[in-house]
Amino acid sequence: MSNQIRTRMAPSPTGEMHVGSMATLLKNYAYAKKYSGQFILRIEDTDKEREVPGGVQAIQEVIRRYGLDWDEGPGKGGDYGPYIQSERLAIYQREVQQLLDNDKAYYCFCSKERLAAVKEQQLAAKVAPRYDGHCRHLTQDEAKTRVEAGESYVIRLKVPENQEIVFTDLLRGEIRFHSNLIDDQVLLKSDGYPTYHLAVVIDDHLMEITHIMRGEEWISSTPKHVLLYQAFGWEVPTFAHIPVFLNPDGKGKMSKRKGMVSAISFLERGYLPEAMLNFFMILGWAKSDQEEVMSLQEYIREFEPSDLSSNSVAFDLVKLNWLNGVYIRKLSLEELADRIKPFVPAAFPSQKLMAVLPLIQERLVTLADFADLTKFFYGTISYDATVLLKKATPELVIMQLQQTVSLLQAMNTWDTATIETAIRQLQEEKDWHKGQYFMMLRLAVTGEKATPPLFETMQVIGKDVVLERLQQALTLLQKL
RNA sequence: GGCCCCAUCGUCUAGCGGUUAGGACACAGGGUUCUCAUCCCUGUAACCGCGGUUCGAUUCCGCGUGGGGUCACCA
Repeated sequence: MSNQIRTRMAPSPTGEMHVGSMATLLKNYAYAKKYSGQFILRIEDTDKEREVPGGVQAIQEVIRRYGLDWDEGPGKGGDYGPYIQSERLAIYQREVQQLLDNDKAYYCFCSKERLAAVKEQQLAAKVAPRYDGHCRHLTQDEAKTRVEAGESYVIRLKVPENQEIVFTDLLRGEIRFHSNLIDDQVLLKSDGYPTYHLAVVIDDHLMEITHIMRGEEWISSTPKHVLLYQAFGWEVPTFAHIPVFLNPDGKGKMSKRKGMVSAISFLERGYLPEAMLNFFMILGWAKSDQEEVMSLQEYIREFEPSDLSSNSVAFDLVKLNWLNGVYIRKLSLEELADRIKPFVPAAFPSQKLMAVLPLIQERLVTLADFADLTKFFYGTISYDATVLLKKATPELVIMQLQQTVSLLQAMNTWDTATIETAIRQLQEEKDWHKGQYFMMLRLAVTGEKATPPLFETMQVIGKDVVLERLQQALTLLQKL
């Protein structure tokens, strides 16, 4: 149990899980799996103001819907629980007392108003805004008296002066910060809850996390965490800060303002979870043979955090679309039918589903394209009759339609091969222009100029409806 | 603005001192074909700049420039 790789993902239930979080989660998951370690899910719900109802459940659900899972965490248990921070308050209180006793932290009684005023002054003086250390030198006794008198307080980290803080990042090597630039971070809030910085260090240590893979946006808080590990006298784990996703245009961190960023929303828009995961894999990392389409198993086998690229990457939706198409085409008809169910309109005649699917499978970019690609298989169609006259006179088209109607009416069997043979024969006999005739039929039968192959489509639509629509075309033309 | 990170085709990357700088997506052209899509072939396209180090820099170092992150009793 001691030399095992243990990774974790620690989301907050403050809203929908971001795709960036899911991508980070995948890396933590894969790394633990690769070395037969454990991947832990921990809920960081220390901000009770921002917490959304159902948030904890939603996190678990979206992870599962992406086909991933955790070894320890909510609903699973484990030897290091509880895995929800709000249930660990006593632990933080206990540990922070250690810091206080060892003069590594101090009580701070400054009001929010005073803090705001200080910050304002600093900004005006063009100085980096940070806590001015007002309460830093209060004696233990003094602090105790004020606490006992019921004064509101927070506990701050006593950041050492003139010290260089160095830590190693798996992707970037050594990163150094100077302690004089680091704020005396609040560790325990006035409501008794820990801040992220306190809780994350205590929990990662107590849960024996060996590798912390998290977003790059955490680099600047890492020195605070290192200071905390040192203050506690704990071993510092290995860090790997994963580059953030940029907007598809490559400008700025991917944000809600520029489109949907929640992990669940991509599934709801018809992206396959395996395509999403594959996309996360190849953003910022490449397999040794450069192959981009790969399974989770292959990824787990090959992934190595130190091979991750250290620059931010654009969330290229065009490439995602390509990958999603690749995965849709890989699906068996049965699987596709199952997956596409939520996207099938209520009006769609379900008995036709299995016949329609092979005709649209290679045309689907997302599962949500189903409705658009299949609307002419049922219901009524409408189009401008003049499109039927492309490259032909009204007389010719009317004749073509009439003869096609007679031909089809006389058919005893209605299968693709029979329809195709008969229509091709007619076209050749009459020496009609192939492109013109077939396109005209396609429009008359579907109302669309881009459809699956004509004969298969006619077969699925059914003889009665096809004849009806050819008649409708004739009627329209005669009215012109 | 301070601090930190980053820098190869439009995008994601391979490269780890000597290469015709490779691949994928996208794009363009062609083939297959009843349209679209799929599939196949071909092509356009990159080492941010300037100094060093070196016999030799895309590769190592410095500076500049550009991009990104972060500066809460939020995570």
